[in-house]
Amino acid sequence: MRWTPQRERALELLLRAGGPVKAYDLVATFQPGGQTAPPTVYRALDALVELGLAHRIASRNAYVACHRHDGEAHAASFLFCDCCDAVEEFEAPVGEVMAAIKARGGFQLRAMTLEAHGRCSRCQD
Amino acid sequence: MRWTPQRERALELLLRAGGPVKAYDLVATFQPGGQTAPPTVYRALDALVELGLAHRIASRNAYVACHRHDGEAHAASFLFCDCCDAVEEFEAPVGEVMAAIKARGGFQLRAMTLEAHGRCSRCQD
DNA sequence: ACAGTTATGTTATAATGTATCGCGTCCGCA
DNA sequence: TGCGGACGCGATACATTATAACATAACTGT
Repeated sequence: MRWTPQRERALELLLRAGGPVKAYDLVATFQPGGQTAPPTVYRALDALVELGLAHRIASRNAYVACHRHDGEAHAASFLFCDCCDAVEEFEAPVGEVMAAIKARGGFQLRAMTLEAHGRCSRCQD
Repeated sequence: MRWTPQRERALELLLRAGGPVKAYDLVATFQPGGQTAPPTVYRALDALVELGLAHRIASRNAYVACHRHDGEAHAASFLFCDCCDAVEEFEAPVGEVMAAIKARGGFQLRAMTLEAHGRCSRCQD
């Protein structure tokens, strides 16, 4: 797995956004002057996810830079407000869950995503 | 929220499948003799999810009937094999996680989905 | 009956994601 | 240093997934 300008560019855009970004937003902004084909962006994003530098937020069709830099496998956990579309990352205590998966045997865990949906404090009217 | 033939039909198909089903598979099989427009199916599925009778598996663009019939809010948890595409539902111990969300305050939890990716026992070669 | 809400049908289109093929580039190795 | 294989990128076309918008129908409470 190599480190390339495309991947650096994708990561740069994710970091600058500071939150979830849709693939086609990246497609639009990837090249300052022109158009980039979707496969280019998707490949870069897939690589970042593979490298552990970003997460895919499946329920939003979006990507976000990973805020942890220790390279350790961890659960990406998010709180979604179904009302105002806010997304907040948080550190979920998934020790029990990991233990349960290990205990059931036969499954080699690679990555875990936790998505909690509800209402943020501002939307509880 | 009413109980309607469309929603019953959708749930019936999900239950019969016994596993994740894609929306457009339902579109194809919804009406035995003819064609159903996508919005009809998506609306029925959205309603089932809203009613807690089904879950959406975001990372697979699929839906699955909820196997719990107590109507209690719970975490839908799945193990995905990235190699052979098998999906297994399991009961994740998310007590700690729920507690952590409650402890941080200001977020009213409605539903939680946990997706674990890795390799199933058959694919560890 | 009436008014308001909820559900459905229909058409078209938007948004998201991939297959494929060809070419270039990098890397290890003899 | 030349070769071979793996990896990465560009480009085109296409497949898949999901929704907007609008009109009509059905249910619900009063």
